[in-house]
Amino acid sequence: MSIGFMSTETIGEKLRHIREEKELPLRKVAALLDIDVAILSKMERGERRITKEVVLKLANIYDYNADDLLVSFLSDKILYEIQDEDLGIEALKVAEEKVKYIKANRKK
Amino acid sequence: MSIGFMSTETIGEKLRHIREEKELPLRKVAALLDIDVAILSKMERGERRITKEVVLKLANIYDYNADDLLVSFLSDKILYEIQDEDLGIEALKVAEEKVKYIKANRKK
DNA sequence: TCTAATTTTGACACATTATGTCAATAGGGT
DNA sequence: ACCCTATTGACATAATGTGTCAAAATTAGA
Repeated sequence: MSIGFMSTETIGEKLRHIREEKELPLRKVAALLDIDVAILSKMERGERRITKEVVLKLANIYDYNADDLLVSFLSDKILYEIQDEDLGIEALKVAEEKVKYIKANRKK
Repeated sequence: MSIGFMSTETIGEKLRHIREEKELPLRKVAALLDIDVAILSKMERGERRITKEVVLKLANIYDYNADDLLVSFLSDKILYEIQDEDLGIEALKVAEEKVKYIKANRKK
């Protein structure tokens, strides 16, 4: 595995990998985001929550596919809700049904 | 639809329907749960968060399938994270992959 | 309608958690 | 040693969640 990242990495790990690929120091990225270096460091290591806004800004800064990052971001949040739950998979499937139902009936 | 509940109802709505079927007043159920009536009322209407513990206790009180309630409870939490997100479905699928990966590698 | 039971609403104090800022510390490379 | 980078922890403050209570609204029954 030289290029590409594991699918099980967190959004934080993913963002760190991308930043390292670009060889950008936290200092510079944090400045572009207008946040403290400490916060960005903690976000990459999962110690602080990442917001959707930061994810989108980083997609711009890194010139990286925004949808890809957003999916990683959202799936992380989902995973957090069902971690260690035996019924996690079942809950995911029910949630998917609900989303589809809502989407199908939204336009009415 | 006379018997059975819609799959898109929230856990709160589901719990209310079950309670109404049993013709139990909030007052009695709240007493069994040892919580304030106001809180239970708000939980059923989605104004206050329901905890896993309350869900399990209610499964006992109502003699209702606990797994069914838990799945409804968890899928609600998942849905909350991806509501209004265009990439919700995609995120759900990625989350499912991650869960399966984690499960498969947990025993090592 | 009147009454009682049930439910809802809102306000409040309190606890818990999240967030931003900063400085000290640690680590790597030259 | 130095410099650059990253991490850690402490702190104050903000935001959010929780329990309690009483008043208001709703419902059901006589």
